[in-house]
Amino acid sequence: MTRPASRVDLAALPVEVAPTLLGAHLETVVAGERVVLRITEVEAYHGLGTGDRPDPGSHARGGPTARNATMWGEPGHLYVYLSHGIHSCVNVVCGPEGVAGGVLLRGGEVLEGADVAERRRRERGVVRARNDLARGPGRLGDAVGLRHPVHDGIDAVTGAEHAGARTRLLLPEHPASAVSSGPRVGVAGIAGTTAFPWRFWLTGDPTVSVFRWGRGAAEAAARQGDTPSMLD
DNA sequence: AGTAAGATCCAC
DNA sequence: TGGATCTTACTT
Repeated sequence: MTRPASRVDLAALPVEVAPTLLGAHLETVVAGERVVLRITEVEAYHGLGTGDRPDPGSHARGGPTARNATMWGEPGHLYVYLSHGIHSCVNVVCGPEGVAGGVLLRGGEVLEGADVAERRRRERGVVRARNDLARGPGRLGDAVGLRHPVHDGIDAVTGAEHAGARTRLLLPEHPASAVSSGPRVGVAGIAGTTAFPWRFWLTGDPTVSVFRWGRGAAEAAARQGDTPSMLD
């Protein structure tokens, strides 16, 4: 059971909102093709002046820029950015307007439109097991059909049409009961260690991506005494 | 103007 | 472990 997300639901700090998105549904209609994704893995990102500590792993760490403008806007819009020149990754913008924040969608289960999601994946990469269709932020972006830069800023609260697409975020009636947390994936330095345990996932879910250290993060983790058991 | 580093994925 | 592929942000 789900209910439509409101701005108020998403106006809190990203690190607080992130676990509440586990089990939520993201419905996308792109070029008339509908996909419903059940979200199983997310990461919180803050920004300059967000919360009680700066987030050195965030695109908004240095303040507003043309790229991260969506992160500073109204909660409930989607920040879609290009990763490594190849992948379009999707965040739900969180926190009040004027404060940067987002929750990166890293993994999910395709509930409806699996044929559409599979075709999109085949056009851009390799189709593997059904559980891998939206496993990892790049594949998830492919599966739901949202692309950088055209879909950046689309509103998932009102579902308003934007560049030929509509999106809607539906929250679970009850928060997920079995949630795990740990360091964010692929984030450089201290920001990718347990100093920022801002990755959340549904414990044991098969659509959750595999953990990898970011550049210099393993060394930073060792310096502060992180152990392998902290990674899941 | 030049360059290095990506919130990744895939093949070797 | 390295290549693809291109944008952004930072340096000269």
